[in-house]
Amino acid sequence: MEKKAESELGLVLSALSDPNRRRVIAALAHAPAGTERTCVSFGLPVTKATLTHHFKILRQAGLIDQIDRGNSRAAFLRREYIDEKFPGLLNIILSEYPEYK
Amino acid sequence: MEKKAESELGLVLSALSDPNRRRVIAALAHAPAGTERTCVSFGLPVTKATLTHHFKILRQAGLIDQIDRGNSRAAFLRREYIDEKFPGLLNIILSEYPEYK
DNA sequence: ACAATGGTACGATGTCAATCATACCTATAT
DNA sequence: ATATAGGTATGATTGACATCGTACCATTGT
Repeated sequence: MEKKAESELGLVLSALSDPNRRRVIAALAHAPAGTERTCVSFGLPVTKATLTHHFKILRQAGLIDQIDRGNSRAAFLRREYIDEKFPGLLNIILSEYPEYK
Repeated sequence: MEKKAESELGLVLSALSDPNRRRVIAALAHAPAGTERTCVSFGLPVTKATLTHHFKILRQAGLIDQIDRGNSRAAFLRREYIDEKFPGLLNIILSEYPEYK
C-alpha cells in the first residue's frame, strides 16, 4: 500500500496547526531577515526530544532550514519561498502575536 | 482539568489541514460570492456521516455557515470574515487547485 | 581531561482525529 | 402513501501525532 503523498500545502498547514510550531515561525518572521536561532532559544515548554520533532516537521514542510554549526543547529526562516508560494501566510501567523506588531 | 482552548487561528489551520475540507473551501472560494451548496454536492469520497463531521469542523472554525433548508443544509463561505481576519488565506487555498485559476 | 550545552535516535504512551456502519429524522417527488 | 435524498447522532475502529525518558553524540569552555 502506497502512503498517500501529502500536498505541499497540506504539509505547511499541518505544520502550522501546532501552537508551538506557530510560535517558532512567528518569532522568526518577526525577527530581521536572515536571523538564525537555536531550537532551545525559543523557550518552548517541551523537552529536547520533542523540540527535535517539531523542528523536523517545520523543515519537512519547507518553512525553515537548519545549518549545522557543529555545536548547535541554527534555524532560519525560508522567507522567500514562503512569500512566493503562500503570500500573506507569514502575516497571518504573525497576527496571532500582537506583541510582534 | 480545563481543556486548553484552541486559538481562532489554530482552529482555522487545523480545519484546513484536511484535504477534503480544503477541497470544500476551494470550491466555495472559486464560486461566485454567496454561492450555496449542499454537503454531498462536493463529491467528497467519504460517507455521509464523515461528511457531517467535516462540515461541523469547518463551521466551528468559522469558515462556513449552514442554513437549514429543511430538505438539505446549504453551506456557504464566510468570505468577509475570512478576508478580514486572515487576508490572503483563500488565495492560498485556491492555489492548490489550478483548475480554479 | 571533563563537564556543560545543543541536539539526535529510539521506544513507549496517551490522546485525538478520520473514518465507517447503523439507525434515525425530515422534506421532496412519484 | 411510500420511496428517495440530504443530513444527524452514536459508537467503534484505526492510525496519526505530541509528548516523554533514556541513551547517546559533538562541540565549546574551563
